[in-house]
Amino acid sequence: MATKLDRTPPLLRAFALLEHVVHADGAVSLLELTELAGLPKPTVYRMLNVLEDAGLLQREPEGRRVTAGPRLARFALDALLSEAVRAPRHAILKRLAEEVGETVNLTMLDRGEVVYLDRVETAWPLRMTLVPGSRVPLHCTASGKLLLAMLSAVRRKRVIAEMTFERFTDNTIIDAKHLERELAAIRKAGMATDNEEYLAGLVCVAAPVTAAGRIVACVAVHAPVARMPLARALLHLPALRVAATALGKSFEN
Amino acid sequence: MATKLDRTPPLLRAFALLEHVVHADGAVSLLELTELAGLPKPTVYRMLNVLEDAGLLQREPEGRRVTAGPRLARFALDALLSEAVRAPRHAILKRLAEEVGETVNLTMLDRGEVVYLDRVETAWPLRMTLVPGSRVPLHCTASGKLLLAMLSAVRRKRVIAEMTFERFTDNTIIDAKHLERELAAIRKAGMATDNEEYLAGLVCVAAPVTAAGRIVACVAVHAPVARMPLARALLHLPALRVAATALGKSFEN
DNA sequence: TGAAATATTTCATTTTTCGAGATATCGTTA
DNA sequence: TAACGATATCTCGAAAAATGAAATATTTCA
Repeated sequence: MATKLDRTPPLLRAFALLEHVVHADGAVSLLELTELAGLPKPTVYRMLNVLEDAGLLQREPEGRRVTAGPRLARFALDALLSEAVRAPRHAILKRLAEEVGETVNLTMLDRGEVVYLDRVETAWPLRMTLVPGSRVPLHCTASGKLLLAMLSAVRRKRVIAEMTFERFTDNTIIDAKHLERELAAIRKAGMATDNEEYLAGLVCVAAPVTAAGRIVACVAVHAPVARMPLARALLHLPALRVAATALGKSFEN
Repeated sequence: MATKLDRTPPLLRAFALLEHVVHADGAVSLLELTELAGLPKPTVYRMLNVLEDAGLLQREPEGRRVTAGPRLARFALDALLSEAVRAPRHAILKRLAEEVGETVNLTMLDRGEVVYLDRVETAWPLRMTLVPGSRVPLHCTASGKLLLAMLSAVRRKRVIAEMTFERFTDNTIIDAKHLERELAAIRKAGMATDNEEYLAGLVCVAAPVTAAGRIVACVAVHAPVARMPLARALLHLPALRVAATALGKSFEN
């Protein structure tokens, strides 16, 4: 968890510092934070003062180390409560993961990339190892191709025009023409696969999530090809579709 | 709580935006945020993108509105579990534990499970399988059933629809119909019990913690049935309620 | 008392933000 | 399908803020 803040956008540096403080569970000294953050002492020093003035951090009685402040506590409570709204969605994924016995995830299209909304891993049920905000390319993932296929022709053209077809494996689709053909097939099938196109040895099957008549997201299962060859993965399609329907409902209202 | 960010140090603006997002009920649009924050549109726009790239915020699939993201959820839990944030509540719990002479704990709902924020044991040193942060199911615990009972009908239905009723003991409730009946009774009573439904030989009584008019958490006492039969456990309800009130206030401040 | 560790201040430089206005896009209605 | 209003996104020069090396002050502890 030694996230250096060097490369963090300045806007987020203050927040990242807070993350370090709460993650440390207990009081932290300026020097420790300096090290954790990988920033020069005066920089951290100034930030701490600002955060303290704002009530986000508190100094320990002895004055040296800092801990979470009242405003931070309040914020955390609000955040957790607001997150609870999403519990049903997560539960749907969890049940799907149990049923198919493999990792499942929920994705959407955002600014020309696939972004992970949520994910449930079966191997490690209680910990979400989803790298926060992780994004994957469109052209080499089941979700990406499916989301792309379901766009209107106009938008699809626009997105494809902006794409760079980076090659990840031997199976990666690396030109627009080939991709268009694939997308047509996907539209016809109403689902998409990733046959080791992004990571060698990993296959994936994705089904569309519809809300209010539009494809808004995508639910997918993936696994090592050794454990789940594509043919077997396809058998999970019915379960995926059931979950997709439930998820779609959860997005309406 | 409509803090204008005009006068906020730039370092904290991003954080203040996050505060607005989690404090709002549900997803927020760019325009709403612009208004809440009192900042020009392009400014908020840029900040949202940075926050989203960082995984702190997420776009809602249907539109362009924004809610808390996975990294923020994780941060919130870390914060609530951090020493300094727990302290004020911990004192209240400790007093309660001394009064009733049994183990007490404070829980919240997170991702469709009960998560322990804190616990105080009187009889035995902290030899716990249930440290703060650990999770237990909803359908077989006093806290879980209480938190579930207090959800809005819509959300409750959704959560229940996706639940898997794992059986832990002979008394575990294992079907939705039965659970619904129990939840109705719980709502009427304003409290819930666990009559050896999770661990054989262990009973529990839970009362709701209300802050700013909503149920935010749950305080409970539990003990071996041999030492404290359910009838006796119920006698602790008044003490639980007093503690619950104090806890609620401590969340508001 | 002195030395080591830690905290704070200074200040010229660099980076980042700022925000008005222009433009693009979306969803809807004629 | 066309056109409209609402909303989102981009552009760019000016202004503000953060930066961090080095110097200085304070605390801690032997």
